[in-house]
Amino acid sequence: MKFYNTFSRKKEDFIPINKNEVKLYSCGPTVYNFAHIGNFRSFIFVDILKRYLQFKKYEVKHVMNITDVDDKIIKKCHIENLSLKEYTNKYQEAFFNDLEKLNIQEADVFPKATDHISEMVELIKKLLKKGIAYKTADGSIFFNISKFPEYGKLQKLNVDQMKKGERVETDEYNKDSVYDFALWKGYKPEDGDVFWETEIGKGRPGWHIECSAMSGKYLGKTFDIHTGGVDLIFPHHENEIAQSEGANGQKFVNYWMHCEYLGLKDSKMSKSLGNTVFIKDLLEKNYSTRAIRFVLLSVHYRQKLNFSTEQLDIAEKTLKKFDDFIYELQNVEMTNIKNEKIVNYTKEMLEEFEKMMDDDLNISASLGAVFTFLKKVNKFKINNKLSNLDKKNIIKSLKKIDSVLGVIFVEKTLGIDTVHMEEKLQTLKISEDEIEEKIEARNEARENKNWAEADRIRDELLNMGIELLDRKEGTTFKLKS
RNA sequence: GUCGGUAUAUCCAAGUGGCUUAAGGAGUCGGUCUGCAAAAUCGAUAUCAUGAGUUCGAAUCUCAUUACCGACUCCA
Repeated sequence: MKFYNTFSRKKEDFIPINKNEVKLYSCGPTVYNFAHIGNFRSFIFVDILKRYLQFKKYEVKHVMNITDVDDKIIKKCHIENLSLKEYTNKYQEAFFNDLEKLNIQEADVFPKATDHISEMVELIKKLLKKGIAYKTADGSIFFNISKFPEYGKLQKLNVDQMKKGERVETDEYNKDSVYDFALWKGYKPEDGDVFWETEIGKGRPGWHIECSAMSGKYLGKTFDIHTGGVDLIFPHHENEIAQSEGANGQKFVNYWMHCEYLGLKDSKMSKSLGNTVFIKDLLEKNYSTRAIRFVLLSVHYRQKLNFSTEQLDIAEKTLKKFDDFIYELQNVEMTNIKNEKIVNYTKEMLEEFEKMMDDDLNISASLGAVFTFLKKVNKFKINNKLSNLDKKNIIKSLKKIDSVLGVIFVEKTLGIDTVHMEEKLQTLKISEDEIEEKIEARNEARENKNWAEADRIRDELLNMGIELLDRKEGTTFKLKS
C-alpha cells in the first residue's frame, strides 16, 4: 500500500510504527460557524482513508481535534454576547450532526482545545526551557524559528526568500521576526472572560499549539499519519512540526496526507470568501446525504474538485443504479447452480478495487472496477442465470466494498421489501394488496390496449413514490429511492 | 520575487514507457427489450494543450511555449 507523502512529495510504501496499528491525527473543525462542504470533503477523505485502513485489517486509532478557542470565535462571542462554551456548543453539535448524516465514522477521540490547556502549557514550558521560545512584554510567547533550522521543511520554503510585503502584521506582539508565530497570546482587555491563568501567564493558546499538544497526548511523540486540507500545510502543519520536534527532539509524523480544495466555479470555497455551501442548503434542495457523500468521495483526494449540483444529480442516479441492482437480485429466479463466472467476477472486482485503493486511494479506478462488475453481473441477471450462491457472493462482495465507500447501503436496500416497505406504505396509506390490485387493473387495461388508463395508473403510483417494473415474468414494484 | 500544481472526448474522470488501436460514469445518437416509457443490454462518440527532442516504441520521460490554479495572510 502506497500513500503520497506531502513531506517527500512522493508516493511511499506505508509502514506503520506498530505492525497492525495505525495512529492517525486529523485537523478538525474550528467551531465558529457551520462546516461547509469543502470542509467535509477533507473529513470524508479521512473517513475513506480510515475505512480503507480498517479494510486492510489495521486497527486505527483516530484523533480529530475540535478548535473551540481562537480569535474569530472570541470576536463572535462578543458580538452575540454569548460565553465561549455557549457559542461553540451550537456549532459543535451541528458538526457532529453532519458527520452522522454523511456517514462519517466518528474518531476515537475528539479532543477540544479548551480541555487541554495544561498540556499546551507543558509543551510551551518545554520550548521556553530549551530556548526555542521567548516571552514578550505583553505576556505573549513566540516560537523562535531561527532556533529551529529545519523550519520550512514541509512546505519547502526558504524563509529568506519569502515575499514579505503583503504580510501586514501590526507590532502589537513585538515579535523578533515576522515569521515567529504565537504559542501563547497574552491577555488583552478585548478578550473579555476568555483567558486562563497558568504558570506561563494569563492568556490563551495560539492556534498551532493545540494540535501538537493533543496529538502528543493521545498518539505519542511520533505517530503514523497526519491529515488536513492543503491549506494547512503552511503555516499550521509547518508550525506543528516545529513545536513538536523542537520540544521532543524526535520525528513528529511519518506520513503527511493533504486533501485538495473543493471549489466552486474555479474559485476555492472558503469561509473568508463567503462563497460557502452547507449541507443543509443541499438538503433543502432535496438532495440526499448519500449523494453528497458520493460526490465528495468520488474524486481523488489530491485532485481539485469543482462542486456543482449537476454532480449531485449524477450521484443520485448512480446510487439508484446500485439500489436497483441490489433490489432486483431478489426478483431473479434462482437456480441452484453456482456460477463459476460470477465467482470470478467478484474475485476480480475485489482484487482490482484493492489494488487501486492500495495505490494512494485511487478511488476513481476502484469505482470503475465496481461499475464494470455491475455490468457483467447484469448480463447474467437478465437471463435469470443466477443462483442463490451467486447472489450471496455478490452481496457479500458489495458489502465489503461498501465498508469503505459507505454509500451503497446493501442491508438497507435488501430490507426494502420488509420493514422499510411496510413503514413507507403506511405513510402512503396504501397496502401492498391495493398496489397489487392496481397493477392487475393496469395489466388488464394493457391487455385491452387501453394505454391511457394503463399509463394513468402507472403515473398515479409513481407520484406516490412507487415505481413499476415491467419485466418478462410480469410486473413488480419497488419504492422509488 | 521564492516555491509548487494542473492541462485526457460535450462534461466528470482513470491511465506515468509496450498488456491501452486510452478504464469507468454522465450526456447525446442508433439497435435489442417494451404497447409506450423506466430499468437492463448492445453499439457509436479522443490525432491525450502546443512545438521540438529522447526511444525500436510516449498521453506517460526531457526541454520550450501557452493557459489556468495554488502556497508564502485566517482557511479543510
